[in-house]
This record gives sequence, structure tokens and C-alpha cells, in this order.
Amino acid sequence: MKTTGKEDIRSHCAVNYGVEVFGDRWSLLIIRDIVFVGKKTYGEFLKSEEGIATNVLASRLAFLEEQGILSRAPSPDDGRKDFYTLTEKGLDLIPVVLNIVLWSAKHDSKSYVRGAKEFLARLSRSPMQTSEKVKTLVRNGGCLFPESR
Amino acid sequence: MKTTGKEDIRSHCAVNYGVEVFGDRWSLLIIRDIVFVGKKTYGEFLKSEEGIATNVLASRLAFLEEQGILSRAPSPDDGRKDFYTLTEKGLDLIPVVLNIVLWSAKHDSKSYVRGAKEFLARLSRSPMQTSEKVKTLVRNGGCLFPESR
DNA sequence: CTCATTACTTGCAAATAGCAAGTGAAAGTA
DNA sequence: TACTTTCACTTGCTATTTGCAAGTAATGAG
Repeated sequence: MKTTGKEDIRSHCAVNYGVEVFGDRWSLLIIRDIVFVGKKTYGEFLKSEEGIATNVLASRLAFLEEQGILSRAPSPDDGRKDFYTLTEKGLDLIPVVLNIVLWSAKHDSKSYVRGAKEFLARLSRSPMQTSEKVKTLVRNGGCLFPESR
Repeated sequence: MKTTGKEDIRSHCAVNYGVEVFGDRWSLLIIRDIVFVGKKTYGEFLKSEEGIATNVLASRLAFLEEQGILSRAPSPDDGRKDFYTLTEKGLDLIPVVLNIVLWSAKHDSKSYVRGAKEFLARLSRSPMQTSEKVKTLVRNGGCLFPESR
């Protein structure tokens, strides 16, 4: 996956576009960290459970910004930090992420979902409505489970 | 991504499980080919628009079978061929794939979807119901756009 | 002014992807 | 039956990507 320069896109099939933009081992985990626990900075993403490497994180953040999924803004009260947030295009990935959660919850007995019971029940009852709610929540600076940060 | 032996799983977060199983540059395209145009054999997958390498295809098919997403059975009328089909676990990925399609259609002006207009309209009106219909169709050996094979 | 933090970059080794050229078994053809 | 083709891979090699460890420059805190 390139992070700069010209794109060499394999096809314009709609499935392939998604795969090319976020179909790697880290992008969706970054988005997860924003949506579920409200992470915003490089340092917070770096502390993810899965242990992303520093250079890989840097290139993913740059790529996702370049693709218009994340936007970056300087932290108001710490000049060293930037806050990464989801753009509308990024927020629109929430249904994708939540459908993955639903799939994993069904097919991987070891999978856990934060706030599992209630949230999962609501999600599987009405995935699209739940997605919309979550989208609004995150758009307004919130996240699903702020306490578990 | 390993295709054999012991798994070293990064975490049991539900998002991560999905990423580890189908979060690469090819898996979802194989599933797309099954769901959209009804491909079944190694040779058919190999002819995909995006041009997967022979060894990569072989290892992905093996991995997806190992993960219980694809099942493999000898072709009834040609001893050289195997037919790959989606298991129930694989069929359950259809909502994920269709939500990706919806996202790409919205955010990539160059994206095309086979049978675009009608199907996309139906999909965006009621994604989950459409997913269920498609799941049933594919489970019974059909696919969305058999003509475009 | 000094030291810790933060967000990176750089260099290198290991793993993975991609390409071209086999290989072996089954199918089609004469 | 022998010969050729098709099919589903495997093998060997190179190129790209990932991952780790060790920097580094720019704040911020004391």
C-alpha cells in the first residue's frame, strides 16, 4: 500500500475500492479506537492492544488522511499533539465496522465486544439504525465506551 | 498472514478478528466473485480483473477454507476442478461486503457496481433486507449478476 | 536551562506479495 | 493407445511491505 505519490488502482470495482483504502491489517483498528474509545492522538493509537509499529502507524495515518477518512488538527492545548478525527467519509465506515463486529461476535467464540451484551443486542436487532446513532455520537466528539480508555 | 500451523492472534477484539481473517488485499475480492458473478473454481478466480498471483490465490483459498469461510468439493463432472463455495460463516460476510459497496458507491465517483442503478437503490434503501435476500440466493447456488461472467 | 514527552524518521532484518517457469493429474482428441 | 491440452497448483526468485530498535526535532513542564 502506497502512502504517497500516484495511485495505481487495480480496478474501480466498488468492493476493490474499499479493500484498497482500508483493507489492511491496521486501518480498521485505528477507526475502531476512535469510534469505541475515543482515541485521538498518535500516542494513543500506538498503545493499541495489537501493538502497531511506529512507522506503520505514521504511514497509515498519513494515508487515511490523504484518502479523506481522517482529518488532522493541532491540539488546542498541547502544541506537540495533533488530533485525528473521522471525516464524513470516515464516519460512513461505521456501518462496515459494526457489521464486522456482528460477524465476529457470531463466528468467533473468543471475540469480545466492549459493553457487549446491551450494545450487541441493540446492534443485531437494528444494525443500520444503530450505525446512524453511533455516527451522530462520534460526529459530535463522543464515542461508544469512553470509560474503557 | 499465515496459512497453516498455529495462529498467533493479536487480540480477540471483534473488529480485529475480522481484520485478521479477511483483512487483506484479496480475500474480499474472492468473496465478491462468488457473490456477484458466481465464480467457483481456482481458474475463474485467477481471471479476476485485479490480477491475483497464482501462489497468493492458492494460499488465500487454503486460508479461507481453514477459517471455515469457504468449503471445497470436487467438481462432479471434471476431476481436475474443485468447486469453492461459501459456508454459512462465509455467507454471513455478505452484509459486510454490501456495506463496503455502499460506502464506495457514495465516496468514490469512479466506482462502479454491476447492475448498478437498480441494485444499488434497493441496497441503500434497505441494506440488511437486501443482504438477507442475497444470502439466500447465494446459499442456493445463485449469484447476483450471472450474465456478467 | 534542563529534562521528559510527543510525534515522528531512519536503518535494517524478516515476512509477504508478485512474477515466471515448472509439474502432475485428468480430459479431450485421433 | 498415444498425444496434446487444460487445470490446479508448486517452486524459485525478486521486490515490496512489515516490524523492530534506535534515533531526532519540537514542544512543554519544573
